Amino acid sequence: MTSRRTTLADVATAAGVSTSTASRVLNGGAAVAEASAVRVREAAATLGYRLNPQARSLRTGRDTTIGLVVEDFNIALFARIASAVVAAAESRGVHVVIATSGTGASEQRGIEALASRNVAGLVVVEGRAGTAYLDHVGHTRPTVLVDAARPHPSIDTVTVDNHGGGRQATERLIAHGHTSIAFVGSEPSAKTVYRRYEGYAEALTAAGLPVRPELVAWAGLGVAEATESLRTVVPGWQGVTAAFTAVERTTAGLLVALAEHGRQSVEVMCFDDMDLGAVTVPPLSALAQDADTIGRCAAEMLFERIDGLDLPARHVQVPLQLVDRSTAPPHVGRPTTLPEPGRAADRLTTSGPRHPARLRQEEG
Amino acid sequence: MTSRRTTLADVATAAGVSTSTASRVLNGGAAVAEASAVRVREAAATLGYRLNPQARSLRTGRDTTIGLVVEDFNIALFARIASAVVAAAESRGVHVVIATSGTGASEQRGIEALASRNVAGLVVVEGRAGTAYLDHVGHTRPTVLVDAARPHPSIDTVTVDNHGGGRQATERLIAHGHTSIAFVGSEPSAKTVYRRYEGYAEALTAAGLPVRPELVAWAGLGVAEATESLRTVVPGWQGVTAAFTAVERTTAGLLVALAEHGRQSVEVMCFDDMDLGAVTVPPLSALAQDADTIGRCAAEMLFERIDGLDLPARHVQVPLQLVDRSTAPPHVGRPTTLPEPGRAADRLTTSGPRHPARLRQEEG
DNA sequence: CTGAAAGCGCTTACAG
DNA sequence: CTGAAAGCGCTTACAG
Repeated sequence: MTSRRTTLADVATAAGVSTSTASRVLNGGAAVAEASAVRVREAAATLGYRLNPQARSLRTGRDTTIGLVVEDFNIALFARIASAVVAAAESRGVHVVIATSGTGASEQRGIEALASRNVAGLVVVEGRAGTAYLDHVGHTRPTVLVDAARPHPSIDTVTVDNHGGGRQATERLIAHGHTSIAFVGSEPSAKTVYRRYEGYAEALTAAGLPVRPELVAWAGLGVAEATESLRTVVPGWQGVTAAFTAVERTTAGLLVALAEHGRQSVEVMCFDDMDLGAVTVPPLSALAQDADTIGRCAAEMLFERIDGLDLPARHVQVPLQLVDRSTAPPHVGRPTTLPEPGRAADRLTTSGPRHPARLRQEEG
Repeated sequence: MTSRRTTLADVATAAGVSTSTASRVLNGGAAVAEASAVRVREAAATLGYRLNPQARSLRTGRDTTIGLVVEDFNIALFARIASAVVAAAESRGVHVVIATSGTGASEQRGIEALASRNVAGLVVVEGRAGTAYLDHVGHTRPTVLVDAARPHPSIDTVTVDNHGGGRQATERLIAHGHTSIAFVGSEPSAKTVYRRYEGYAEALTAAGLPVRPELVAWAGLGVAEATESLRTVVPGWQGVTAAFTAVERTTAGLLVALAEHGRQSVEVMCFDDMDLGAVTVPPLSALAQDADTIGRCAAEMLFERIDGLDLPARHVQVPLQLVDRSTAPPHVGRPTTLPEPGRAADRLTTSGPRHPARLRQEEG
């Protein structure tokens, strides 16, 4: 539509030097006479020159763009993580190309979509693909795996303690005097969710309580689907006084089902905090994932790899925050790392112990 | 790390033809002997060839990648729109590069970040930048503006009827017998929100009710900030029996403030639906934006432009859905285009009249 | 129907 | 300190 963009050759001509020299000036590094340098910079400014990253990438074989593979943006946590990754990339002047795999689908397709461009690295949120496949990708270019169920032997990961979180949530409910506690998840094949389930079961067992299969509901991935499923399950939960929802998207459905059966006195604790959790019936206590930190960590670790860091796989575990909105316990103060819960949390929040982010080195 | 990727030259060599011929086969179009074509395709398959989009882009001056500029992914509506845009792009084999501008910031920075690569087109979600600037961008390359406050004279837009929505929400509250209705927004400078405010005011006036400034709260952009602000405002709302929150992120804060002052009987209607809205106190009625349709429309309109459609600016208005969760009105059935509200909506939802998407042609 | 050649915008040894 | 030249992987007139 408008005229051709200005190119390095234009700048060089305007400055009266060769493109080689212009390139050296603009990229820094090699020694250039100050007089030439000044003329080049002036010309670049006047002409509004911006280098063409694709051309550079083609020539050098390196690309500064990174790829971000996300299962589904509609999952609030993933959107928040993506947001943090993009922000971190931008502050480094790096572009982010996105691919999605679709809820519950393997990220393999998304990764392949990005593999055709030579992105500098990959952040992969959600690890459903087979280990063999990830091995391949992880060795092809710098990669960081986020929300993996467990550390990958040879790829950097940013995780959360799903098992410990499940256990902590359940222990809290037990501490509140509950002995009949239901579990709600999406699908047992979702590995992070299954680890939360294991934590739930472990807490029960440790307290001498039975793990009763009829109190464990796998409600599916969709919001509508979960609601439907929980409607039929809740009536069977006769002695139940508390529930742990291990997946954010099932929580609304559980509350609807509870309301329909007049069971609003059930105490509910869920994985992932929601702004509205303070004003639902029942109120929602939560183990909050710090999406900001997760995303920022992932981006930073990736950049270190891109910059050439040559170390065995590193694994960072971002701490969870317990937000207790049950009416029983006293107020203990607002945790500072809580993802913006609104001041409502001031009165309603109890924070669990804080674990500093743990960085383990493994022998790759 | 591993060996060089296979290139078109590799394929050509393996097939015993020139790169010209290989290129013709793989791109279709030009006539090629069937025998050669077969050999090329086989070679490509065997070697796992994938073309390098950057190289093609450099050569042709065209790029299939599109840019997506979003104010902030943490805003649920924007994340859902982005999701739909990405999905539409993927189904066309097109990559999406993302830039964010940060909450409340102009998208100008984000656009500039993408301008250095020659993306085929741009979807810009949120229109804070000056018209002059957008004019420039919109004439440089195909662009679609989403969530603009009003149709842009010369750029394709996908909007929602903010004014009508504000009016409709308020009218519904008036129909329920309310005469003292508060308004909650973020900032008057947020143009879409201001249009909702105008609709609110218009509905009041049309009903012979006064627009009372002390019932209009501009609570700011952040969740925490809004809560804090509403805490101080709500006590002054003595006769108020209903409220319209024009911004999703202010809603949690309003409910917290209402709860703290024992005002849970206030009827609340908000812009943008939330899954938990069915189980809050008070329950949340909503004007739901159909993020899926918005995103898909934007992507499709952009592709039409990229494919060379040469028409004056087009403007699509995606209809809003009224979700009435107040206890008063009878059940009328679930609107089919509602963005997955969960089956909870079955019992709690009343849908307003449906307007088919309107496509207006303007003389750009 | 096919290939040799030029060129997209850049970087980088290589000579000077 | 500087420029001419080659080349990254592709496409596309141009000849044949």
